[in-house]
Amino acid sequence: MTDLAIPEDQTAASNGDNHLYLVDGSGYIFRAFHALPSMNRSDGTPTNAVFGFTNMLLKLVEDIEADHVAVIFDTKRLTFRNEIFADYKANRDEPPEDLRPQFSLIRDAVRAFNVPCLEMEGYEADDLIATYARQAKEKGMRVTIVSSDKDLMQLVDDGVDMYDPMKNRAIGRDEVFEKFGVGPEKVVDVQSLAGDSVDNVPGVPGIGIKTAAQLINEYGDLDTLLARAEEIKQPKRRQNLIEFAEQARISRELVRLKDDVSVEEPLERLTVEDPDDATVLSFLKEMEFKRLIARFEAELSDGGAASAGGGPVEGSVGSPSPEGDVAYELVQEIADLERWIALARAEGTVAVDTETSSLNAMRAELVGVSMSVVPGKACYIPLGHTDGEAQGSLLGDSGNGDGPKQIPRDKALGLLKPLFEDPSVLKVLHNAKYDLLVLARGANGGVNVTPVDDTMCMSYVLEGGLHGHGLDELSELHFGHTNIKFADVCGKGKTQIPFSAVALDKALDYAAEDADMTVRLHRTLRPELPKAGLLTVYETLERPLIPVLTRMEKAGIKVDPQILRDMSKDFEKRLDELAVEIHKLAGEEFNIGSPKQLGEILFDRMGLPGGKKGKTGAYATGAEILEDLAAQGHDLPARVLDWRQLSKLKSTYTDALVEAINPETGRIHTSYSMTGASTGRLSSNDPNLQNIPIRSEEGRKIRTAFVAEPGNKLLAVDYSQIELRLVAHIANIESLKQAFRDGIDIHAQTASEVFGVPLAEMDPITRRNAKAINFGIIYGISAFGLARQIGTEPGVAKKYIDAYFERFPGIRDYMNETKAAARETGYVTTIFGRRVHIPGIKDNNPARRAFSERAAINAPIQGSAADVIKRAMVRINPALADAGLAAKMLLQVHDELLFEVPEAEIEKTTEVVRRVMESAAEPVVELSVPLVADAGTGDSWAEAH
DNA sequence: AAGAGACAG
DNA sequence: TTCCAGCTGTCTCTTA
Repeated sequence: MTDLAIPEDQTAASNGDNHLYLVDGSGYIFRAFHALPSMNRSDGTPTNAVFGFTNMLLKLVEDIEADHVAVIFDTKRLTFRNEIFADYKANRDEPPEDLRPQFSLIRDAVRAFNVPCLEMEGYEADDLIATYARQAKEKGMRVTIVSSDKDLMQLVDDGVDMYDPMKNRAIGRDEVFEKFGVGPEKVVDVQSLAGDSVDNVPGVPGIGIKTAAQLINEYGDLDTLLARAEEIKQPKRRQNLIEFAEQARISRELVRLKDDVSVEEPLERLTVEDPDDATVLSFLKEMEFKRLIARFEAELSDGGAASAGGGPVEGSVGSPSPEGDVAYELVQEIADLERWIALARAEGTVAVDTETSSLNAMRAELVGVSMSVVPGKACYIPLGHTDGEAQGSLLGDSGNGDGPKQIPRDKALGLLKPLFEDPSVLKVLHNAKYDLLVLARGANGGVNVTPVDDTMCMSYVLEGGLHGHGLDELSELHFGHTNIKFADVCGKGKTQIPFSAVALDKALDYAAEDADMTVRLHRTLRPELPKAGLLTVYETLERPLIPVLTRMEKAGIKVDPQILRDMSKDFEKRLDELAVEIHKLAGEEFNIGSPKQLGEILFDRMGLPGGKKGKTGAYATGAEILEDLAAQGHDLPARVLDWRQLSKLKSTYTDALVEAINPETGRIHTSYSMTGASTGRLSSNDPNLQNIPIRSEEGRKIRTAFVAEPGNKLLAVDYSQIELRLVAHIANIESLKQAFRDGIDIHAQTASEVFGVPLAEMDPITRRNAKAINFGIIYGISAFGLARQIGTEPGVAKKYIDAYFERFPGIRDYMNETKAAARETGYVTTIFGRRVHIPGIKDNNPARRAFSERAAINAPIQGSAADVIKRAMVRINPALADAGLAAKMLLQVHDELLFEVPEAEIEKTTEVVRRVMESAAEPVVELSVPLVADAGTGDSWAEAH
C-alpha cells in the first residue's frame, strides 16, 4: 500500500483542509531524465523527462486524495546560499544538452494539468517546500513531500512525510534514521559535519555521515559538540573539529532549509482543481505521447469497463490475438473444471501454468491454475483470489466479502491432483521446475506432477545461444504475438499488487494466454527436436534433470545464521577502521565504494601513475591496477583492496545469506536456471550458491556456516581437472591422455614436454607457467593475455604458446576445426551432441569476431563437462535408492556435487556417488581418459571440501 | 539501466 | 593494418 492513498484524518479533519502535497519538481526532472531512455518528438525535441514528469502528474491527479497541492521548481543557480558561501553548488555541471529544452515544457505540463506551479527568484525549491510545510503544519494539515532528496529529510515530522515517486516508497522517520543514523530533527547537524560533495557543502574534513551521526548522538547537537571538541579522543578528529568549527557552522546555514520565505502565493490558493480534459489532451498530443493519449482517452470514456458477469468470458478482451479466434474460459464451477479435466484426458496432453504470489517457488502460494489443450482454447481456475480492485462490485455478486467466486482450493486440487499425477497424461509447462516445486510443496497441495515436457528446455536445446527462452520472448519470436505483460496486470515497484488481488477477468486473459502459448510452443518445438537430431539431448540431459533439480531446490541446505551474523559484525568493525585509515591516507573523505571517486583521489589528487579508460572516461581501479600500485609501496590502494574484499564478503555473503534463509525450513533454497548459460551449464540464483567464497582464507570461513543436520555430514565430491581431461580426449593428445591414465601431475607433465625440463627436476615457476597455458588454452588465450597472466613479455609468451602448439599440434587443429565448424554451421557441439550457437562468429568487427571465436573454442569443453555432470546427477538418485541409502543431493557447483548424508552411511554413499560420477559419460561416450572424482566430508561445507 | 568490481568454476 | 587482449555465470553498489 502506498502512502499516496492514505488520506489519514489528522487534527484538522473537521475543516476539510487536511492534506497538502508538495512536489519537488526540479528533483524529479533530473531523476526522470536519467532513468528514461531518450525520446524525441518528430521535430527532434527531446521529451523523455517531459514524458516521465507527465506520467507522474497523471498518476498524481488520479490518485490524489489531498485537497491542496503544488509543484515547486528551482530558479536560477544563484540563491541566498551563495552569499553565505560563494562556492555553494559550484561543482555542478550545466544540465545536459538534451535536458535543457525540456524545462519549460515540463512547466507547461504542470499548467496543463491545472496544478499550481511555483518558483521564486533567489530560493531553492527546498526552501519553498519547507515554508509551505511549516505553514500547513501550523494549520494542522498533513503534508506529503513528493521527493527523494535527502536534503528535504530534515522536514520529516509527525504529520509530515515524504514519498519517493520513482521508487514508490514512503519515507518516514525510520527511513530518515536509516539514511542519517539520527532522527529528522538532527539531520541538519549531521549534514553540517559530514558536508556534501554533490552540493559542495564543505563540512569538517575526515568526517562522513557515519562519524557525524555517532558524534551527534553522543553530544546531542552541533554547538555542544563544537564547544566540547577538546574531549574528542582521536587526535586528528579533535584537531579538525576545532580548526573547522566555523566551516561546520557555515555548512549548517547552507544545509538548513529556510522555512520563512515570504511566499508570493498563499497556501490557501494551492487547492486541487480538476484539470480541463481538452487542455490535457492537447498537451499530450503536442508532445506526441501516444500511449498516454490512449490511456487518458480510455479513462475519459470509462464506465464501460465492466465485464460480462459470472459466466464464461468468450473472446479474450483487451489482448490482441492476431492468430485467429481465441476462447478463454473462467472456471468457477466444479462441473466446468471436470469438463476441462476430461478434455485433457481425452487429448492425453495438457499445457499447465500456475499463478502464484511470488517468483520464489519456495515462498510462493498458489493463486490459480491455467490449462490449455488445443491452441486458442484455455481456461483459468482461480483458487486464491481475494477482493482486489473492487471486483466484487464489477461481478455484481452478493458481496459476501470472502473474495470472488471460485471453487474452493482444496476441492479443485483434489480434482486436479489425479490428472497431474496421471502417467498417461503429458503435462506441458514452460519452465516446469518452477511450477513443479510450487505444486509439490505441502502448503500448495503436495502434487507431484508427472510426466512433464518443458517448452523452455526445448527452446534451449534447439536454439541455445541465439536468444533468451522466456515465454514472452518466444511468443514474439515464433508467433509474432505480444503477451500481456505481468506489469500491466499487477503494476510494478511499490504499487505492485499481488496476483491474488487482480480482477478475475484480467487474470483470465493473462493466465490463459500463458497456457495457450505453451501449447502452441509445444506443437512448434517438439517436432523440431528429432529433425535437428537433438531429441536425445533433450530426453537424456535436460528433461530428466527437471525433477532432480526440483528435489534439490526443495531440500535446500542448512545454514547457521549466528555464524554469519558474527562474521558480519566483525567485518563491519574492520570496515569502519579501514575507512578511517583510507580517508586519512587520502587526506579527505570520499566514498570508497565509488571507483570514480577513488580514481580521482588516486590519479588526480595523489598523482599516482595510471590512465583513463573506456567510454565513460573514468579511471580504471580494478584489483590488478591497485595491486600494482600497492606493490610500488603505496598504502592507500592496498587498504582499498582490503576494504573491497571485506565489503564484498559482508554485503553479498554474510548479510545477504542470512536474509535468504527460509523461515519455514531454516534452510537456503537456491534456484537453478537450466537455460541461463549458453554452454549447457546450470546457473544458480536467488541466492547464487555457485560462488560462495573459497579462494581467500577470510572468505572460506563463510562455508563453515553451511552445515549438516544433526546426525548427518556433508559430502562434497568434485571432478578432478575435468575440462583438461576432456581437452585431451576431444583433441586426442596421446601424451596428455597417457599422463592422465598414469595419474601424473598434468601441469608438470605439460611443463616437461613444452619446456624440456625433466619431471624430476621440475621447478614451481615452470610448472606454474605451464598451468597458466593449460587453462589459457581452454579459453582461447592470446599471447598478450598469457603474458599479462604470468607476468612476462608478450614476445616470451608467444614463444611459450608456439612451443605448446609445436608439442601438441592436435590442440591447434582442434581450435581451427572448431572455429571452422562454427563458421560453417553457426554452432559447435559437445561430445554428447549438444549444440551451442555462436551468432557472432561471422561478425565483421574483428574484435567481436575474435570474442566469438574464443567462445566457440571454449563451448565444447565447458559444455561437455556440463553434460557429464548432468548425466551423473540424473543417475545418482536411482543409484542411491538401489543401494538403500538416504543421502540427499543438495547443490551442484559445475564440477562438484554436495550431499547431506546420515553419518552411518558416509562410506557407502561416497562409493556410490564416486562410481556414478566417474562413469557418467558411459555408455554413450567411451572416454579415452579416466574421469576422477575426489570426495571429502565434514560437519560444514568448509570441512567437506 | 549500465558500468565497474568481485565472487565462483 | 585496424580492432582487443580469457570462457561461463550472479550480485552489489554507484552513477547518470
